[in-house]
Amino acid sequence: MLDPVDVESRLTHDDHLSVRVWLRLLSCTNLVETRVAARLRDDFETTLPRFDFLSQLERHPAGLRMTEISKRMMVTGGNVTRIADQLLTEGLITRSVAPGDRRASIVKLSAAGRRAFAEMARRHEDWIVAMFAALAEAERTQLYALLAKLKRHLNAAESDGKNR
Amino acid sequence: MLDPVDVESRLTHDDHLSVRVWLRLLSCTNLVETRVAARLRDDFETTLPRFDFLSQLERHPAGLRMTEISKRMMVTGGNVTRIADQLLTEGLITRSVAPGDRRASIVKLSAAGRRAFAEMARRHEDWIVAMFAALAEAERTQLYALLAKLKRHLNAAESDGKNR
DNA sequence: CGGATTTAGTTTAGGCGTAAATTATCGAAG
DNA sequence: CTTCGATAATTTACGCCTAAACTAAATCCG
Repeated sequence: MLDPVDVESRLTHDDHLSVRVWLRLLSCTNLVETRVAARLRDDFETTLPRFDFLSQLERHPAGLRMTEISKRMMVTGGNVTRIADQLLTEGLITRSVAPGDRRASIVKLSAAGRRAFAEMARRHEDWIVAMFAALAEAERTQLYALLAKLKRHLNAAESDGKNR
Repeated sequence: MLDPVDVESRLTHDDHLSVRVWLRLLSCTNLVETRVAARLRDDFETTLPRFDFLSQLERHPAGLRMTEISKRMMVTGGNVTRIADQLLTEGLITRSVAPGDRRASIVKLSAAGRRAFAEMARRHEDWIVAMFAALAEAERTQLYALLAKLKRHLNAAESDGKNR
């Protein structure tokens, strides 16, 4: 309880630097994610996936198809169906059949959804800014660039016939 | 399907840099985590939490209590109970009552567990090294340092009476 | 000693994640 | 126009995660 022991303790002294970086990346993400989730729950009685879903719609006032949402949220389709059902019940979104394709539906933010999201987004930004305040602007920029490089590589490896 | 659209698309052009960094951090972590999970499943028919559990034990040949494992894995106690049950059934770990405290149990790697883990760890390291190959050694070091700073701050904020 | 509190671990209910099977529709090719 | 493969979405089964309620043992303290 006293020492901050965590997943990084998986390390052995001679582990490769890449493994160390990875575990630290994982720790940081978990820490931030857990805190954001707790606040969304306490302050808004919602969850991260629901917040994420709404924020995707906010970005696209013309609406999105389920498939587009699942790609943007980086989750499989089943989740999107379930979350959409909840948000629909809560009246935060609307759903309509896509013109010209009866298989697809177009999901949009409702007026209530837009209002609810605006408030959450404001608070969310404050939380994130506070959590990243440890880093100076230049450091955040640096981190942003390093992660961009990593991400580009990861996405490239994905496309490349999934080299083993 | 063509453009790599993902959670970062949650962004609005004028979002704060911190939010951008956070979403990119999340993307990267998810990408790596998903790939590692897929390989653990395909090659070893296991999962990330089980792998993590074993690796904690590897680090501590004298054994760990359930509570210690849950702290190190950064998950709540209930999970540890369940995963320990599985690993016990699979014969990869052993459990004994803690000397001097009949509430606690000491979990250790079995010989089979040690063998199984060694093989997985070897492969795991290869995967991670390949995934982080986009970054030069100096860049990995830089990333490691930036994340250290962030992590320190996050853990400090946690201890500090959880400021809202 | 004996009751109150704390701690170790388990259990339960419920959310989110996946993969795989299923249904409905689309679009193309015979 | 009909059949066949691809695509949109849903459903199912199952794993991990949390929070909260619970049991049992340890510890604190009057």
